[in-house]
Amino acid sequence: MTDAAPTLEDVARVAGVSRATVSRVINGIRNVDTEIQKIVRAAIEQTGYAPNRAARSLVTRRTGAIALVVSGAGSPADQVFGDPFFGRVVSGVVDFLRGHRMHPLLMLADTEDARADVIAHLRQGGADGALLVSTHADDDLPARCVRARLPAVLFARPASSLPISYVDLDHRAGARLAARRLLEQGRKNLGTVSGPLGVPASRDRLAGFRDVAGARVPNEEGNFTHESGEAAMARLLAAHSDLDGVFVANDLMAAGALGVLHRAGARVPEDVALVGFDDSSPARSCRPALTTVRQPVEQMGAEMARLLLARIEDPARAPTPVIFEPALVVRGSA
Amino acid sequence: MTDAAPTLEDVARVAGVSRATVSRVINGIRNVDTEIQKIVRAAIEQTGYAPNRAARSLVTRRTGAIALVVSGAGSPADQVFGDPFFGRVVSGVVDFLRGHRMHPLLMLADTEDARADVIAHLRQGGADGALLVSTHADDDLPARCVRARLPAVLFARPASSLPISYVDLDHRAGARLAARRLLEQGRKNLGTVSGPLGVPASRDRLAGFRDVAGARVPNEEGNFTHESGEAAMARLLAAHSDLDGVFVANDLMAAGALGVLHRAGARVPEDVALVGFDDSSPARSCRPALTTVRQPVEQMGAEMARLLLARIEDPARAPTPVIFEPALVVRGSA
DNA sequence: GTCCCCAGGGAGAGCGCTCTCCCGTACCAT
DNA sequence: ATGGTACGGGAGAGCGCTCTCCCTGGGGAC
Repeated sequence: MTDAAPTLEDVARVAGVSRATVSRVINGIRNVDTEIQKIVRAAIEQTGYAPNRAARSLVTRRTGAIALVVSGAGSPADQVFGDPFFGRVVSGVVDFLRGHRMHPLLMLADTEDARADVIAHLRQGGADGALLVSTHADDDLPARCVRARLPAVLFARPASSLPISYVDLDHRAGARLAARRLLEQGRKNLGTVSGPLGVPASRDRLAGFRDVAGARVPNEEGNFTHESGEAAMARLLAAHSDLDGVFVANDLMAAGALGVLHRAGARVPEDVALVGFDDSSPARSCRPALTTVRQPVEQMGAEMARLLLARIEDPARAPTPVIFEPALVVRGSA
Repeated sequence: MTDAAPTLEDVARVAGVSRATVSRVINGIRNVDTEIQKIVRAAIEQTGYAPNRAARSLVTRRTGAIALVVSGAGSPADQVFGDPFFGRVVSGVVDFLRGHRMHPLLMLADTEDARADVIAHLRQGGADGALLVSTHADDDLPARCVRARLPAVLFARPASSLPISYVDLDHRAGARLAARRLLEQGRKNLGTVSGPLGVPASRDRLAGFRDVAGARVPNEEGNFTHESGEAAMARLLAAHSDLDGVFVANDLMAAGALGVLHRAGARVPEDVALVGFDDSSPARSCRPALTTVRQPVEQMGAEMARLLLARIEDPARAPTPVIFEPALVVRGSA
């Protein structure tokens, strides 16, 4: 037994056929005699043959990998991967891809260098396409993908219109659900903590909440982290001590808000009702558990992967947005 | 402008040199005249050339990707990627790899098919090596990697001895820190919630705790999820109502335990002191925040990547275990 | 019997790169 | 002048696969 890995040639020799025939058997194309198929499979078994992926890619121009890119300026790795929201996206993507024998390549695009690296990687055929999850509105990676004609699908509508597929949630409708819940619970003095207002989703959630709760409802801006939720809630409370209902634009911030309310001596939901957004794991583990607006993130991740694969299959495919519907999940906090 | 991507040949023609010279400029090897370098770079710029990764891989036998595998029987995607612990590992790995122009390929190995796929992928040269994070003790993937001579590094010591590098924590020492903290706080009636006892780390933590707290300290077994922490704490409380100090083997379960104690009317830390393990994000966002044993997971992830790259560089390299030291982080719960 | 067709299989041309040879030239010491 | 020795650069052989083209032979239609 030599050290070099067996090649098609070796298998062909053992089976007494040509390289082409072995290739046909492996890829299951054209009509190959059943008897010969058996012989070839036995030869593959015997030699321990494994097709060389690089060689195959070279001719098929497919790698079987797609880039899963977390994009946006300055998002440190620990913050991104620590976010349960991102975990859910990954989960949906992986679940879908595995059924198609493809795998995601994790890339962080938090600096200009890193973004250039992502584009280069795709142009070099390091992946067949990209799934982009932007953390900031001014991210230019989607536009660069479009310009370079690289197959890509976004999570969330791009800030400026772009011929590219994306999945998104009807954030505005979701926020309206939250507002209605608070009003139904008899809350009169409402407030809200929004996400960063540069992000369309944040603006939509704020707008939706105000659609129902009134345009002058006070808001404090956070950035979707636990800490920013605490800070924003503290500011809100300082300015409006009579608050009895708050909508916080994601669960992580809502968990932070919960702590601030508790320390301020306000009981939830008795004194202040709280509604979050996302229905991510912190919502379930909080005390009280959060009433929240569910976003089917896993499904959205899977759909994103589906759209990308379709686009890779047919490059002429027209860009499609897919919008998901939110749902209210009632738990203890409101 | 044609549709086909420019190749080395094209660049060479434009620059008026040979393919080999362009290759040298790109890879920065051997001495190429500065003037010619400039010309070549200009030609690259002009043609918009991007080297084809598959072609390069075919001859270098390197892909620039490594597999990041979450292994073990039946770990649904959402459970794995939702776990903040795994997010920290990923974060450390990504952070280290990016400095080396490598990227992790995310793979889930929760079924026999998926495990076979991982091995096949590696044997086909789809990745240069593997980082294995096992969720179960009886995972056979490490052994299969060793058998196939595939470069691999584990997170956590393998259940049975294997010639393979791994990173781990001194769990026993960590659990001793927890026990000492509880004793120092004057707690007399201790109990503990362990992880699944099939996992070496869980056994070590239990053993370490009992080293200090006494061999007969009651334990209830969980499986590291929030829910299992609730259930285990409830059992513990039912059997030992006089408990005043509890060590829970990870923060996620500790957060669950906290909720159970709260509902049982026990104040933390006044009535019952609680110490967690990991120092993951839930520890900070709990109310009260958890006193816990810190595991430098990001560093461990980075070290794992470092070991793997070293092994890939030098296949003859001897397997090395790297053990990290835990540290007590004091917060509100004990 | 002749013709045609088609299934089954081989030959061989690439895919785009790296890297080993090899050759020419300039520069040093002898 | 002569040998030695770098260094700069070209030629060309693969890396291992897919896929088109072509050849062969057997069977059906006429």
